[in-house]
Amino acid sequence: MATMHDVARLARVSVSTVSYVLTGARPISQATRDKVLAAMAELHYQPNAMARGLASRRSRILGLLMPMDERGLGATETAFVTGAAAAASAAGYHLVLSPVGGGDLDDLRRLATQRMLDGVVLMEVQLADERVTVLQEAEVPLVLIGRTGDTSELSYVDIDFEQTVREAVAHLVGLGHRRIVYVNHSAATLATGYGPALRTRDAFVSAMADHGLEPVMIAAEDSAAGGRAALAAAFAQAPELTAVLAMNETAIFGILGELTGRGLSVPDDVSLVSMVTSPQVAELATPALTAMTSPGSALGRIAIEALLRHLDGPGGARHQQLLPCALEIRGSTAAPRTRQLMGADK
Amino acid sequence: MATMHDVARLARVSVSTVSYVLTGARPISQATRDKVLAAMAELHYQPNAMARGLASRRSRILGLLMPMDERGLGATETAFVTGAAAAASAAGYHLVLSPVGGGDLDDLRRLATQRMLDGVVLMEVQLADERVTVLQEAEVPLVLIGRTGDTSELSYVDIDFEQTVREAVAHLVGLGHRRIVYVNHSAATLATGYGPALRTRDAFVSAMADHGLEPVMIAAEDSAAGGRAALAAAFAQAPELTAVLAMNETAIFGILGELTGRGLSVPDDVSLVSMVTSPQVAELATPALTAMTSPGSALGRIAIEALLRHLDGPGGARHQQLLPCALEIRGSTAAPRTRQLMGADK
DNA sequence: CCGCTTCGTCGAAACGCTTCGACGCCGTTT
DNA sequence: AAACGGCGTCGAAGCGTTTCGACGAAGCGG
Repeated sequence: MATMHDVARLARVSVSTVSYVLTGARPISQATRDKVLAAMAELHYQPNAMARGLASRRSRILGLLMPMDERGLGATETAFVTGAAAAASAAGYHLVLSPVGGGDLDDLRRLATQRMLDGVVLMEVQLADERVTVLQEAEVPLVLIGRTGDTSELSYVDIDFEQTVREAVAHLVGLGHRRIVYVNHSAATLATGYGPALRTRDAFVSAMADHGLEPVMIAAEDSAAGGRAALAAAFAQAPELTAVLAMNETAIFGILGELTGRGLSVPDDVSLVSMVTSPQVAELATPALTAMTSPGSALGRIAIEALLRHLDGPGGARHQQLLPCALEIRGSTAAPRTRQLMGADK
Repeated sequence: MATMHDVARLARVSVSTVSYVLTGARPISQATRDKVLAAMAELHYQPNAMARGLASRRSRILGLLMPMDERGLGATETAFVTGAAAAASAAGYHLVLSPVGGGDLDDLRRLATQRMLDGVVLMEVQLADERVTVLQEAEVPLVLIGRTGDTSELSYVDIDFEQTVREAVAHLVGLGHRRIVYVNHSAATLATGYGPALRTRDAFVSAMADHGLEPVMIAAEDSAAGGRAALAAAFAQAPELTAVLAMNETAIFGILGELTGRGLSVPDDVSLVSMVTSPQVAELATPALTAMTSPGSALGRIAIEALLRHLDGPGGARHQQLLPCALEIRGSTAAPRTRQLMGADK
């Protein structure tokens, strides 16, 4: 593998000149530049990332830390990743994903502290997230997807759950629904302080209150069976329900199955809205789900751009931004049957 | 950030001694080792990955290259990744995922050629895959998941599609099915030389032939709508079909929906087997799908282990291995109704 | 009791790059 | 005409490790 030395010799210039051609840190005459570029091409020169990183103290690598649980990446997360990768690539950075689970905090510390990553985007942040602490201690530039409980010090990009829930509820209420059940993630997930679950819960309560309606909420395990159980619980608590709003992308298939099993039709008997869902998943269901589509790739791009700004200007300007999900109406919502509308009107 | 120099000074030994304590490349007395370790702990010393990489010419980083299309990672791929990450971590390597799309071959070349990665696992390999060529030219140790057309030179781990299809067909035939339709990926995907699609196709033909049955195959777009269309096509070609074998994890939801829409019951009217599917996805459907479960995490582990063996012994021993999927019977398969069994028996 | 390994340690030279200070040259300014 | 300032280039000093040759101190057989 050719080194800068070889290039310099072939082009009859000094090593530093070659470096300046590459980095543009100092002006180089056109004639010299051409000689150098020709030499590089001839030797198939490729800079050695390690050496460059050691000398310049920056790796030009950004890390995207995602916990990989067995349920996999949905299309939402994938869009996020591709958006981030594109933005990083455009800025001349590489983006690497690191599947750090919750357990290996030491692994994370090692990664962060070895100066291999110029900066980090952290996904799936919990309200109290130890990983944030570890990374802050390592003094790695950091942008969160999601928020911790105390958001004051950190940069983050997140979904505007308030707004998203409000819009979803407004859609259903606008259709005439009065008795709406919200199916959230599991109680265990709520207990761990999973932000989206908590924020949507609160948002649902307040959105319903705005319409003068009473909120009904059910926690569901992240599985089809969990969805079925949740629907059963929902009918027990609110037998006259006409609409379900589901945060739990996995459970929703169970809900749908159980509904059909009970001989109820979607959307005629019960309307269904899925939150923070990708079009691809929404289309899987029959009927296709009306859903709040998450701004996946925009989220990724914005996060990376914020991170890059951190690297350049250390002038600790935090970037905090919320993006709403867009309502996409498909086949799973409609006006409730008159009988039930009457009941709600009483 | 403390350097080895600081540690050496504090422990009153030379820099090289500190290095030997860390790497174990030469024997060090217990007394000295203790002094050094104490000094490291006191200074919170962490070796600088770049410097280490530069000097030793190995980064201790393995790359997992996965094309990220918009459809996301299924639970299968995720299991694969976590298996690989665990194996790498156990060997003291980091595993990074790089979302290199098909397009950015240059990006890939840069990554490979900059000596940032000690070795690479390549996922979703096509029968003729340019990425393989690029990586071979860069002389990066390489293990494939999947196979190219010419497998002679390379190490790979892949699913044993032959065996998997045979087992799936045997299951259906054992239940009494005679008219079985195979729903593959789209014609476009087949045309790009996507190995799994091609191999399962051939395997299906031969497995059916072994039972003296006639194979019927349909290509379906990777979407629910594609699944619906495929089922319609299937009934057109084989009105008396009693079972569907689907390679297309996305389309299968459409198939299921269309079946229900036609008033047909699964599994009583039509049995459904999903190929290379994770339990999580199989459980989403109603009824839960009988499926061939892929050996996700084992695949990942084996791939990494093979790669590590390449790094140590350059004695170019190729590792080539196929793993079958396991049949997991759930609610979507049953014996065909007698009427149809009779028809097939005629 | 002498020469020979073996063990534990040291110093110094890489590794391939960036970056800083210096310097010569040429066109301006006063 | 002398002083000045930019521009383009060079040389050398790092960056924080690993690794190699060397060397003193033990330990050993003869």
